[in-house]
Amino acid sequence: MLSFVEENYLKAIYHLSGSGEHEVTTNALAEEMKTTPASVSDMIRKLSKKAVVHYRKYQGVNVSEEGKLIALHVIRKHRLWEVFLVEKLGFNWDEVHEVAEQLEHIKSPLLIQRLDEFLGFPKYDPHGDPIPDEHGQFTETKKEPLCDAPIGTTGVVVAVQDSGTAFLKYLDKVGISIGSKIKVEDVVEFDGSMDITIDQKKSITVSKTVAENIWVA
Amino acid sequence: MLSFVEENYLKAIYHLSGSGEHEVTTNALAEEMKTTPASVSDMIRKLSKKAVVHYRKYQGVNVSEEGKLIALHVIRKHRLWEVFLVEKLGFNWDEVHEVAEQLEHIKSPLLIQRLDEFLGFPKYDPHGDPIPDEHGQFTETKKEPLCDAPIGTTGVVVAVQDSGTAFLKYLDKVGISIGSKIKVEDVVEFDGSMDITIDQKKSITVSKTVAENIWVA
DNA sequence: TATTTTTTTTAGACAAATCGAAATACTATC
DNA sequence: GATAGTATTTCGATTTGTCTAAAAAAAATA
Repeated sequence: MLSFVEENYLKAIYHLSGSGEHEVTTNALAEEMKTTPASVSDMIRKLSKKAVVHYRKYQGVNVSEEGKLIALHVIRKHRLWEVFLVEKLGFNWDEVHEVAEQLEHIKSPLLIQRLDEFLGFPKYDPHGDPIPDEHGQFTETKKEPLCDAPIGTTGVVVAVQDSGTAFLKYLDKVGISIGSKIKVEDVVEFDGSMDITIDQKKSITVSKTVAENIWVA
Repeated sequence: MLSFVEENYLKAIYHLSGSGEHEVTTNALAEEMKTTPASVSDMIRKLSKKAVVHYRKYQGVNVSEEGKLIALHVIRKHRLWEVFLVEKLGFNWDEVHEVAEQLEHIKSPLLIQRLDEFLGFPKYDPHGDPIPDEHGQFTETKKEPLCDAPIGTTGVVVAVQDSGTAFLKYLDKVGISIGSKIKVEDVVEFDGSMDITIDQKKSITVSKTVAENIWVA
């Protein structure tokens, strides 16, 4: 049984490794966890002994098969709770992350099974991210960052990259949410900012940074 | 901000002190928390330094005014989550305690406010225990243990003393739940066991121990 | 290739929560 | 009131997760 803290490390490694695709450096992990490289080094040693990560000194770390499943299970819980908070308790999508960070560590398989059922077996969380099933399986829809969409194309917002409060509040302000139809009217070559039309009504300009954090399909 | 563990100690002291009425001994607390008197002694010192308990060496411990409010707040969260688990997720009343023990430590005032609203501001949990409001206030209904009810009287089950799985499973088996009408038909003087009729239908005999754990009004 | 810089690891220390063993205080009994 | 017995506290020691400072390895640069 992993501790609260160990689960968070595992989740961060899974995330930074691109779902287990490549190794993660100690420094990157330290930054993500807001701690020191020394602490990370210690923790990796522990996780390695528990066989939930693969690790060779100085060579970076990645999740093992077992660790990947644990990480996906925590992510499943996190996203189900987010759906609950938004759909049932009326939370705004920018208010759910911190609370879900706590709720995701509750240990009760029955609870998650019943919650999933109560929510109608949702496939995506409020930010458009897929919810893994109890075996860690999920269907990734084809999607691309808005910044890669050529002029003239129209897409539907399916997810956001950054789930931070600031970014989500901005999206609320300009009227973009999951499901919004976005047409790329123009791209400014100088700074990569884009003129877009939202739901065939409102036209605005978004910075390249914003466009990089919106996924469309 | 109190830790998870400190909150549990405070809750146990509040409970064992009869809602703050009298002092609690170190040994009693150690038994309740399933730990050693040495650990309890250490923890009490810590809680005392944080001014959430009143403590004089060798003289027992009790919650302070501030500690009482914190304990009541944790109890509020515990009981609201129990209502959620039973009413919304279809848990049986004997399955909720352990999960609620975890959920009660989630820190988010907004979450509890919204949960309370979502549940329709319930006044009692699935075991009939009152749910304190955000100021620690609750209305205690007049009630007495079934074992004190004289022959011939009829009462309604309003709560249970023991919330353990074994006892609740027994009540399920014999058909007693919150709201059941119970008529005391006879009391066996030898061992205090009682012959009762449930909801004017089923007649059974319950031991004195069982009768002590059922509250009627 | 040698040297500097950066990254990573190790070593020692700390706070939180726990425990067993030993010391101390209270209480009951004679 | 002395003493035996119980309850309580104190004293290290341990585990988990963290940190700073120092050492070691890898990478970059000259």
